[in-house]
Amino acid sequence: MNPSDTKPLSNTQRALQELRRMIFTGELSAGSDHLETELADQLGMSRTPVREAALILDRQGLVALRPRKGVRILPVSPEDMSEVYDILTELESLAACDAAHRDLTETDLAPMGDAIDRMEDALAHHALEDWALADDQFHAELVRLGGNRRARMIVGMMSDQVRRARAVTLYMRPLPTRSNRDQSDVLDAIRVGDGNRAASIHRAHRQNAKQVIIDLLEQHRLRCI
Amino acid sequence: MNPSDTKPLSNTQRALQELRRMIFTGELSAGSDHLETELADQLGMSRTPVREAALILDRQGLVALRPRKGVRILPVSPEDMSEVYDILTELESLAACDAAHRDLTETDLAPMGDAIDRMEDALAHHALEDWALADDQFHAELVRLGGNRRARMIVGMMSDQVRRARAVTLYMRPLPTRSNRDQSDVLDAIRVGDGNRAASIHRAHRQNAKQVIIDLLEQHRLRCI
DNA sequence: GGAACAATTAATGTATACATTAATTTAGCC
DNA sequence: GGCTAAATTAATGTATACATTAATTGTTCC
Repeated sequence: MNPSDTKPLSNTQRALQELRRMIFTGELSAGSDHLETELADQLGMSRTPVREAALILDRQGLVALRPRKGVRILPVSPEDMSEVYDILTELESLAACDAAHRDLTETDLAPMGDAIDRMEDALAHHALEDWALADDQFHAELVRLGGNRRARMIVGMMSDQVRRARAVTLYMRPLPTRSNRDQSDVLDAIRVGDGNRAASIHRAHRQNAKQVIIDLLEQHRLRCI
Repeated sequence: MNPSDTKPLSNTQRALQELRRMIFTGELSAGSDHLETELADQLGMSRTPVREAALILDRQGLVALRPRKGVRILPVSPEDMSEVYDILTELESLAACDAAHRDLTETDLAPMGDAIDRMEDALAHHALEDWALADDQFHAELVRLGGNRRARMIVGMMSDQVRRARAVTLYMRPLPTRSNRDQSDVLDAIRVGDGNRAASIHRAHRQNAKQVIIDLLEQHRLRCI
């Protein structure tokens, strides 16, 4: 009845959330195997919802269900990250272009502006985790403004993998100041309706980010997490 | 032991295949609702594998699992088709570009050449279903040659929806002769390693195909199937 | 007669039980 | 002693049973 009285979400959804979280935090480390029964115990539910969640994560490419071996938390190699970034580059650039052509109001654009402000704020205070969260918000807003719901879903899936790689590399790389300028420019281009410019700036931005993270992963022989 | 002795695939996989087929053929028509129990009976298995398959199809956007209403076979509106084609355009163009840069051998390229031959053959005989199958082969080959496994999976998902729209419109539109020339040109560009040309021809091809199919769907007020 | 509330129904969401099968270990034979 | 084969184990894949809950129908009261 009261507004905070959120409807209790299903165990399958909880399992999905929890497993994702455990993968991102490294609580379930890359390359490790886990029996469905064990995970069910840890999450305090039966195998059924855990298995349903695992099936979805399998399709998403975060884990592999291997008969008799359990669910394996897949490592993310530099090659994997390359695939993920290439897809993000294409679909987010499309979104940037679409967003520019949609005659969005300032109200529509406000959350993206907010994300950029938060990124600058975080950078000024060297608060990298905050920066990462704001960066996520920016990318989420971009595909939301693009208006292609399927692209948004796909980008969401791919972003999960970026999040894992970023968790490892966040403190290894130079401050992402260039990143902020790029994203500010993308917002400007969207605001004035210049789709080609928005797309091409964003494309260059993602291609640059891809190179940075892949170099880091390769230098350190890292596979997430 | 003998080569035809294919390992019996799981019921979940069978359910996936069957449900997909039933959706494409219209045996399960767009907008219709179906109880998990009924589907399980029809497929001769229990609810569990049917439900697992339905969860996957739900994620893919082919059906919606609605509590107490059953699984709804989602109609595909012109807007949906627009989303799907935009994603295919981006990811397949990326694949065309990547394929051109990979120094593929003629052996690698043979299946794509074969697909083009089969399309021309089918066109000459006005065998539209054969043409559609060969067209599918061409697109499957394209993303295979691109080498991005995630992109291949996503394109596969999106192609399922195109297949539904095509089933409705196949006999309504002019013979796709232009299509064949485009695809031949894409193969040539890949062969000579001209990534930009391969991508831009394919992009134009998909954008054109999108307009054709969307116009047809709108003219006839169609929602698949 | 209509509206509200209660009881019943029916479908999912979840737990559990069972069957199947790959892996491992042990026993027997060479 | 080592290798092969059988038996056991253990984990998934699947079926089924059960609990939960939304919808529907019937009943009662105004």
